[in-house]
Amino acid sequence: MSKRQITLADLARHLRLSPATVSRALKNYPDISQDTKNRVNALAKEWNYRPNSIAAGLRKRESKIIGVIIPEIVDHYFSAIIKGIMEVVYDADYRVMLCQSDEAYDKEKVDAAALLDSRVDGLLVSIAHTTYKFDHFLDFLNTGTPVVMFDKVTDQVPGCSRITVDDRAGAFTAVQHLIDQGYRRIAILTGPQLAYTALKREQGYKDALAANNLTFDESLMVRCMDVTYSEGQQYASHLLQCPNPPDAFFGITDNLALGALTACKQLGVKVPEQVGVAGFSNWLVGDIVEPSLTSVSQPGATMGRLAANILLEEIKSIHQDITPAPQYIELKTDLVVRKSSSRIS
Amino acid sequence: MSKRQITLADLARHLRLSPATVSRALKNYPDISQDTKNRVNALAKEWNYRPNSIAAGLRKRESKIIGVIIPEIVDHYFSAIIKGIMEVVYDADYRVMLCQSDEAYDKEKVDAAALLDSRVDGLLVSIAHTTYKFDHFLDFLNTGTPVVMFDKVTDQVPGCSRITVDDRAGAFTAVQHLIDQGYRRIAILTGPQLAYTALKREQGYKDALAANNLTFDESLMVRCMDVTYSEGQQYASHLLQCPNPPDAFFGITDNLALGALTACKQLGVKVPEQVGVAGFSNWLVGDIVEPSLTSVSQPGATMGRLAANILLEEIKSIHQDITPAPQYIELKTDLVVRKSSSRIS
DNA sequence: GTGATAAGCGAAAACGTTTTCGAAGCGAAA
DNA sequence: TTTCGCTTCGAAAACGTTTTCGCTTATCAC
Repeated sequence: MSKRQITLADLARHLRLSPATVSRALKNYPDISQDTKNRVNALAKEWNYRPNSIAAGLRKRESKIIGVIIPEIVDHYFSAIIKGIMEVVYDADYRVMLCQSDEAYDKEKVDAAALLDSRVDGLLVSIAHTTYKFDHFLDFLNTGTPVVMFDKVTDQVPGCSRITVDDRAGAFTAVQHLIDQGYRRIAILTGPQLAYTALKREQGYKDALAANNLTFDESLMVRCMDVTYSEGQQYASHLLQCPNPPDAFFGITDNLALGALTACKQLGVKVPEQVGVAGFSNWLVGDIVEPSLTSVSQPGATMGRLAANILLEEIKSIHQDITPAPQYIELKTDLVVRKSSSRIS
Repeated sequence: MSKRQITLADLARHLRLSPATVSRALKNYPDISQDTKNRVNALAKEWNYRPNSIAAGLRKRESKIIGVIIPEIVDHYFSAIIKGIMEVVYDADYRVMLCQSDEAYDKEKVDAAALLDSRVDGLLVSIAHTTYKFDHFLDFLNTGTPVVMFDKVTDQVPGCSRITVDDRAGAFTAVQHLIDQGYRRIAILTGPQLAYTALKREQGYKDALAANNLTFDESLMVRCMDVTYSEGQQYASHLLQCPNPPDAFFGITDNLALGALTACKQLGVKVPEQVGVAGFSNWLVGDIVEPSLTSVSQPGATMGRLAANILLEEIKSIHQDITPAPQYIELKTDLVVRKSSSRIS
């Protein structure tokens, strides 16, 4: 049933030309007569010739594919990044091969190997938070395949560009905003210690406290292992019922902040009057929930576009046999102030 | 800089074997001695040999890639579907090449062509709502590449499997539920007329009314062109301030239903006491919002897994030179009842 | 000693391009 | 006439696998 596709040789035979000439005619090479080009193009169109990019890829030693590995696809932020990536990558006539690590090191490793075997021309990756070794990325660089990391990055892979969001500054402004609104005992709902972004947001939190001469209270910092909505709810609820409860919550994720928000509502604590809440990510949800959630917005699509552009640049460099200098870029965040933290009008 | 990867020939040379033998040893063919296999595997591991799947693909005339085209990736439902697809596809040792049509026919067409040129072994597609011609899918079938459509499908492509959600039944049960809860003037916030799913959900709405001897009131049906949250809010707000306002809203999308929910809150209308609200999709948000939103849940990941499994089956069939019989599957939805419609305890 | 069988391996073609090198033809300059 | 240069094209080698076919050699039955 699988009828063979038309090949260059088929066209060549029928036109009494060589495959080489047909190839060059289709690619509009200068040393083919216009007449021949016309004949070739006409027949190619009539027979609906489609070039086999696998064969071309083998010969040219490039696949025109870039690999993308992300921890989780069902996520507003990551899918926005992917969208950004696809925008620029497709304009440059590359395709995207997508993998999802599920935050698991092992999966990430086999995905990377599979992409390498597919001879992708470059890799865009946001690393899983369980990843502790990075050899699988070195394999790319060793074979001249550039790697650009975005969002969840590491400095353990020398020579590889990184593009992140300034998590520390984002957290800082959010907490500073809470302080400006008069909140003083600000709790932080954070994530597992090995998550890079979690640590940076914690740092922003601590820096903001220090900048305002507030002492860091260990008991106001709780680590949520899965960073889920219900975790946020439980821990916030617990904190609120302690003897010396916090008067604000900073969730390093909107999930956690939203959990804190409902915990407040369930306990009859008024937001923002008694307790303020701020999150991180600026989901669509933040605008819908009541009271609406103050949150740090991260530029997902922008990050995706930027990462893709850098990768394409690096691919181009390598084609010209020059090793690209790695770029380290930090994107600014925006604090979107909404009701959950607006005590002062 | 781009150091060449190790090839079969490299291994063969060093082991004084032929590439053929090395290939067979690595693939564990029976007519290679165990001793040779051991030597080959040892060297392959030592030299970190990685098979070039482009070359293999060319020779075997298969890419081990399946193409996926969706209208929009930044969407909870679609990204869940993709996740489901990737689960089964990667277990079967295929990769996923992802495209996004942006709901545009032209983009869909070039994406399809690009995937065909990449010689994907199969195509999974959810068609854009502006697509009115389907020749670009016929190109796949004509070359023996199976196509499976999911969610947004068409019957204009003969021989291609379809897997959808029973939108009509889903809407029916949601509206029936509202009626059971005592609501009588049920408004529907629906989408553009050319959206297939919108029409089917409208039908479910009408059927439910008819089944309960309620007359369909044209004025209670509003078409939202972009199906956004704010559209839902505006139209619901407008309806509520009409002389004979509805006592319930059925949004064919959670976005619209959530908009209706806030419209009610803004106007001081009590939900669910005075007005009931139900949506469609069962986002995570529905559980967080206050009151929580009753919604029809669509099995995104299940649909993805199913579509992928069917496609893989069809690929297998074609390998055995038998044309697979197209399958038409409709998945059931689940009504998740929450507070926004629970008037009767 | 002959023939059959099987185990283990290699030669070479094939997959469909692209690219290097050069050749043929032709007109023009010398 | 030779030489040079230009245009236009072809032969053939790559790219790295897989697969077909067949060749050894050894073993075994007769």
